[in-house]
Amino acid sequence: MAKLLLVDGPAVAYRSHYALAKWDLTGSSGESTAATYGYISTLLKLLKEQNPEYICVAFDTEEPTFRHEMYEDYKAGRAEMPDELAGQLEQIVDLTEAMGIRVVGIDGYEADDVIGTLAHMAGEAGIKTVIATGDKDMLQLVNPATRVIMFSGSGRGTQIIDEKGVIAKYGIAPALLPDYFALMGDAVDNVPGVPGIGPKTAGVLVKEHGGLELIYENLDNISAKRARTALSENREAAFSSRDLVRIDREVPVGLTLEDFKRGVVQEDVIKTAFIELGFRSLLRQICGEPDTIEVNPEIWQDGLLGSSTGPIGCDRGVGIEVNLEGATATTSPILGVAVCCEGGGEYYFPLNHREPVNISEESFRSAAAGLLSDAGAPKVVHDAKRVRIALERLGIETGGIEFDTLLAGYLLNPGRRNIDVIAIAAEYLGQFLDDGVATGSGKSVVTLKQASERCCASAKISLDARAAMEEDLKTKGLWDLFTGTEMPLTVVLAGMEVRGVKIDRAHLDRMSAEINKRLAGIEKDAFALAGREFNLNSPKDISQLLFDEIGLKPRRKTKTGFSTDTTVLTELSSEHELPGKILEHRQLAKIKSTYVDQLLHFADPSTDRIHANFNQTVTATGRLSSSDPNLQNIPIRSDLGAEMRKAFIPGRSDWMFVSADYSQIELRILAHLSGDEALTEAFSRGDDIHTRTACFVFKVEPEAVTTAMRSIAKAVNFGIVYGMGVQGLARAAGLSLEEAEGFLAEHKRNYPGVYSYIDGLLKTATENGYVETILGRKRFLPNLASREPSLKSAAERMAVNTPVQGSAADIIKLAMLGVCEEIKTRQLKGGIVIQVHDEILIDCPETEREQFEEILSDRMSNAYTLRVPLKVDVNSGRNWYEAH
DNA sequence: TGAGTCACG
DNA sequence: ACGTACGTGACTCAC
Repeated sequence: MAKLLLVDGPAVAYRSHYALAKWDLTGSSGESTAATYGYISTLLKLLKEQNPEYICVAFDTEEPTFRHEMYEDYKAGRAEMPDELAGQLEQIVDLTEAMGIRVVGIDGYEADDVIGTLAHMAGEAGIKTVIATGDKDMLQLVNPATRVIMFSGSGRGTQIIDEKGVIAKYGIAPALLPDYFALMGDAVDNVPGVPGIGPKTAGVLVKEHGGLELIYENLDNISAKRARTALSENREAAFSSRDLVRIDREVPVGLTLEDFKRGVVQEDVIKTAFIELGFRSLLRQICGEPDTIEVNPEIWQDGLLGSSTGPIGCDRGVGIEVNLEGATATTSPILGVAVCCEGGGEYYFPLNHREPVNISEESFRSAAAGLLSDAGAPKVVHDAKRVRIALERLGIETGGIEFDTLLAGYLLNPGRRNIDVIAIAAEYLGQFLDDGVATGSGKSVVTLKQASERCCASAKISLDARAAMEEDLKTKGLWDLFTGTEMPLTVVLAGMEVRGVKIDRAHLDRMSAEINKRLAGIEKDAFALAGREFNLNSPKDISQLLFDEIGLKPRRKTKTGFSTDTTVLTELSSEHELPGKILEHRQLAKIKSTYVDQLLHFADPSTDRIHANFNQTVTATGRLSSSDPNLQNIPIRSDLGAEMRKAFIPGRSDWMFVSADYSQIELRILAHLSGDEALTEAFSRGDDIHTRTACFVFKVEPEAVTTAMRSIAKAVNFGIVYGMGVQGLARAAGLSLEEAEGFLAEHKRNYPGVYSYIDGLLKTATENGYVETILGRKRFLPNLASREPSLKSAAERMAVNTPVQGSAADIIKLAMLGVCEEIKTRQLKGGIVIQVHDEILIDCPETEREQFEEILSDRMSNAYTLRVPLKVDVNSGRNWYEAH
């Protein structure tokens, strides 16, 4: 029997848009392609599974429908279709037609009605129908010849529902569903229904009596009083709701079934479009080549086999994944390791599962260490740093990791969040997988078999995605950055995390006690001043106290109330004693909870070392970030900050810290990028750049520059790097608007090259849709083309700042590689323990101190040749404060 | 989970 | 009229 597939176009498009939005899929010019990708991919899947002779995709049109005429509030209150999705609709329709599929949209009717009509036509012609939709209302069309493929809510799953299925789900025959839904009403479509009647009552009524007519005929026999009253008072609403819900089966489509025969795929059209959109894997699918991820269902046995039949080998690519119980590579239990060989052979080595099936680390090593440590065997992983660290804990120094799909995904779009293997599989392999295919943190409620399958699937995804990602990196000019800097850096970062940095527990304990004492004192004073107790941690409470009760004048508003931040409280402290106490309390509380307690919590109890994360794939500019705990924002500016830094100490009693930081690296980069003469000269001469700028804007000799003048000049200099406006400068430097304007004008006169550079940068950036750093790192800024002024100027500031901040990140990354290279050749024991954007901290034996001072100075200042020198300050000491 | 606040470069 | 520069992470409160 022939088959007709009817696809609810809007439903598929909407669902794809929302399901894939988080993956941030974009085409070659940065436009969102999520909805199109998901739609096409769904369509292909349906074609493959259903293989229908006839097919139609129905869409709504923009005209109001008969339902709107009938009931003006129909679908009122429903949010407009998101712009991103609306912008893809035309393309979706065109691609559908190019795939040889008829698209139908009839003015005055919804896609549902077109589908209802065609299903009806097919039934008359003795043809089976399958309807793909996410709308439960469509279930009314189900009959012996018509089934519905229902997309379930959040997950990727679908269910096929036939008559039995409808009855199982609602206890009601499909034909009576409109009556049932009419009674219930529908908030989404704004179908009124009968107020007070929900799914339960509606179900009982329809089951007992049948349709609306019969229910109203038997109104007197309805025992529940509330339902009876509700029904009799809303008779009209009930019937008109049914008219809204009921799908029209007699739409004048003006076509016959033969018009829906699958047509010829216009391969050239599809090819051009898919390449433009970046749909590589879909292209393969549509040309008839199946593209599936096959996970060996017996993988678990393979694991045992692999461990008992001697070393595994592979003469092609190898995908590796480690299954960690938690998120921390340095400490989370390693549940198992998956190894996937190109061309066949998947192994899962269970090491720490709860089930009594684990193999010993020794057996694992004898089976896998040879292959994993062989630098000649090319490997692909997702998150090389994590895999390196975990395998190192198992006694394996991994060799030959050539490709990291996480890192590749990051470089291809550093603005993007959540680059997990699921996203990689979707984007590069056309595979939509359950959330369960986890890289690191497996959910606890998975069976061993599932865990091993997922881990292997992850290894295989990386392996399979490599070729396409590599091509992308090369096309976008990111290949050198990837292979020359970012991939090697995974080794350096893994080393830092494994080594960790030691803290002085006793020092922190003392600080904690001291701070507690002072907090208690301040609290007492504050309560006395306030005349009552209040929550010193609650901005809301503080606002009420200061502004409502004491009557101080609020300075600024936030979204939810009056601001109580440092600036405000500092101003207020001249009028009342309390704000000062609150400020003091805030500072102490912050230091204690965020730093003192946090560091103690993260320190390994047996070594007193902190193994923080240094994330390589988080920032939009290319910087590293640090977390759990964040070691890049340890206080330094206040006295208490100094105490904090003293808590960071070398790993052994005869070791030292050596620290080196770049002086004014961002402004030097600005000089390099812009080629501005005055700026370049100033740096080449070794001038203090802020003093130099002060000379310009205040028109005085260097000797006459005061501290205040220099600090204003400093704000101006930094402001440029941040893409500042006049207001920004005024605020940052505490100037009036006129003063700020004056300084800015003077700055512009003296550093004209900077401004012409920015002009040119913004022009090309807007044309390209991205900006780049000295190593070719790219950041995409689609909002440069926005019509919304605030979005546009925000994007412009990012465009100005990113090449500067990102190039600094490039340079310090090169420096870290250089330092580690030197460590290796000289076989030194010391190593990098912390990086803070322009600073590298080394922990080393005292005997290596001089060597490291020289290495840092040399490798950092020569990391990259700019048209101005890179100045580096080096210091050493017995703690981080001393070394700074 | 988001907002407010604050630590760093 | 606007609560203001770029890039992060983490705590606390309140919903």
